[in-house]
Amino acid sequence: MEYLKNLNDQQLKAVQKIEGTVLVFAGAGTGKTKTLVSRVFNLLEHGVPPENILLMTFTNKASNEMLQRIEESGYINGKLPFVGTFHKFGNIFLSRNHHLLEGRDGNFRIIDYSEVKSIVKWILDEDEKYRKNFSSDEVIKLISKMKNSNVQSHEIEKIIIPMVYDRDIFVKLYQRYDAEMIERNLIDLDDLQILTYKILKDNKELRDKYSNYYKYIMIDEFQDTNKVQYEMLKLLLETHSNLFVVGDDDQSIYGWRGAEVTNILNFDKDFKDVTKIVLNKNYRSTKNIIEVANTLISHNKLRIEKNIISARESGEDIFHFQFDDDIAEAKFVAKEIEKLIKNGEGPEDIAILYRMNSLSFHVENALLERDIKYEIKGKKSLYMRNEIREVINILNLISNPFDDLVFLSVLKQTNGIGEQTIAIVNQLAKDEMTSIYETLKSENLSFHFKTRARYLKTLVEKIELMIDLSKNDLDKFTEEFECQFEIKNKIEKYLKKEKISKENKDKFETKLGNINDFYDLMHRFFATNRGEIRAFINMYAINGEDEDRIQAVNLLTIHLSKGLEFKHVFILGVNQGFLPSFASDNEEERRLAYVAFTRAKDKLYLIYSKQRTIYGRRQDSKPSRYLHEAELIHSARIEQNRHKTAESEGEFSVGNYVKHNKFGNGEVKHISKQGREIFLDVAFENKVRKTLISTVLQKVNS
DNA sequence: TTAGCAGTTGTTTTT
DNA sequence: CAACTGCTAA
Ligand SMILES: Nc1ncnc2c1ncn2[C@@H]1O[C@H](COP(=O)(O)OP(=O)(O)OP(=O)(O)O)[C@@H](O)[C@H]1O
Repeated sequence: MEYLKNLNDQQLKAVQKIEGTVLVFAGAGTGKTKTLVSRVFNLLEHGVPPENILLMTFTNKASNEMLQRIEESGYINGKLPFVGTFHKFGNIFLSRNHHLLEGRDGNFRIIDYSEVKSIVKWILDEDEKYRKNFSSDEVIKLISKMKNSNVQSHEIEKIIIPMVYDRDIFVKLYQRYDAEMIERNLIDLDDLQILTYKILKDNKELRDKYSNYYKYIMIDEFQDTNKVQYEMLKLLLETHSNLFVVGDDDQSIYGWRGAEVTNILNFDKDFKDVTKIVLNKNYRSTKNIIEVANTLISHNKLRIEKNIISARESGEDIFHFQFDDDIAEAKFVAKEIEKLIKNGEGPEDIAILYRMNSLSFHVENALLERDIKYEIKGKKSLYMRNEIREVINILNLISNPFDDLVFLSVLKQTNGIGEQTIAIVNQLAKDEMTSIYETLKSENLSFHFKTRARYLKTLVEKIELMIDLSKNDLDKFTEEFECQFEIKNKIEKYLKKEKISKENKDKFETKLGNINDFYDLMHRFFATNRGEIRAFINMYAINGEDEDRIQAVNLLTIHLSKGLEFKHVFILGVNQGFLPSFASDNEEERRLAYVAFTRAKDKLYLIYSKQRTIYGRRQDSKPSRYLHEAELIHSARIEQNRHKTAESEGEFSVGNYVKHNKFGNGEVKHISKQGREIFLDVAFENKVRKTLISTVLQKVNS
């Protein structure tokens, strides 16, 4: 059998074990994914019906790739296995079964981050108390954390949040949020998992049906599964217990969104009769790359030691260099890539990795300058930009004027309508127990709104005009859309004004360009597909733009690079504060660097600089501690602390009392300086300890 | 009642 | 840099 030929003994052993529980535990590039796919082939070869196989991947991209390989294997003639993310599984499951939840019926709509945010903001505005204690981002983060840890809003005793926050108020917010989601029949990304779990848990018959159907369950990147996924998995295993998972604790990089590495570390104890297979031969990278990666990751304490050995030649040395600033960095990278391509390398074999999306900026310019094609993976796509959201909000409203959430967003962005008017509209609709659209149509507007009635009336008329047009003449739709709502026109008018700064001019010109691009897409879509508006929105909202098979240099974050491999890998911003990030200098950051290093097959470039821009300001920046730890640079005294510490700095000294408007009073324990900013390590009276920038703190006398 | 300006603040990663 | 807050003229 072809698929068994290129496997080593250990891989073969894993592939050929058909029944029971298997854990493939192995470091980067040792062939875990390859083993997983081969095992699917082996199951099919042994006559397992494809539809009885459930294969969970971490990203949609990974699942598409695997599915393609399975389809091309020749074992498939009818049904396919389920290959996808837990989210996709949840989406399909809920489409069939969400009516089993109390208060849910009909078709739900999945909302993205920006809509979650506007719901949370509406809720926060309901009560002064809410607004004083939480920002919308905090609430979103905490609710997401709860949902990923499998804590629902009615399980009050299980809701545990950091001490800084008022727990009682948070419980109320979480419950309000859930109520709102049910009321509007909306589902957020976390709901796709937790609600699936809840339904399976509460409905024995359904659970039996599913767990009987999926005879073989497999999971890739098991180190990054969270609590809900783990519990859901156990429910699905009730009938057959044929489980095959692969993972690497050293590559667990999603702890911040609830992934629990203990799922893989305690796997042998938590499941019975586990066959554990360890792979340690790396087929991907040269010896030099693996040596550096191994040296770095050995600094982590919370890990299981693996000794990975490269099956390849020593290869080229690791390139590392400190440039003057991020622009010099970018220029070098672009020049080097141009050289590689001239020497016959494919641009798609080259990747530029970074910790933060904002780091791609200068490299993009440098690549553009040299006319090198590149592709940014997962960048805030066109449709997430504010000016495009405005267009999409209106499109959404035209496609369904009864959706109040969308209506409120459109009201908010409409000239002439503001806070007061929106509050009244919202209240009126609530009183009438009907949608905003119907309220605005049936009520005597001039009675309630005086001068603002006119604005509301024209908005409704415009929407209705466009609804009509969308049914009759999609060819003219885009043109008429701009005529009615003047999204472009507003910006053009602004640009014609006398006194605008250069920055603003640039900013608004990009906005204009974005809108033009989007109108183009819209027009082309409506010209070719005589489809509905909804189809257009879904295409961009859910799938994003097609980003496949272009011959271009890859630009992506380290998080997105997990599971991928490239011949040449450039890592940008290998500086203290960037990798590791300012916000967290922990073992997960080191794992992130390990993942980045081990993506490279042939050559690894570590790029760092003396100065970097952040929030539009230039700052001095030191080389990353990981360069020392990987023994790439050696200095007489390795600086253990990431900041220079001092007894006093500016107006602050160690022992001072300071006040923060959220955390309260506390004592300064350490002072450090980075660039021009002063950071204070403060022990607050409520037992929270934090390092904060001095500008948010006030000195108090004690 | 709203738009627009000026001033402040926070540091990240995503299905 | 971008998101948010508070103030003021119209
Ligand atoms: N037995 C083998 N012989 C030759 N090449 C192999 C073998 N096993 C795997 N490879 C190759 O090694 C590379 C890495 O394999 P794979 O992506 O499956 O590793 P992985 O363990 O999933 O890596 P990671 O954890 O970094 O995602 C691939 O290019 C694969 O084709």
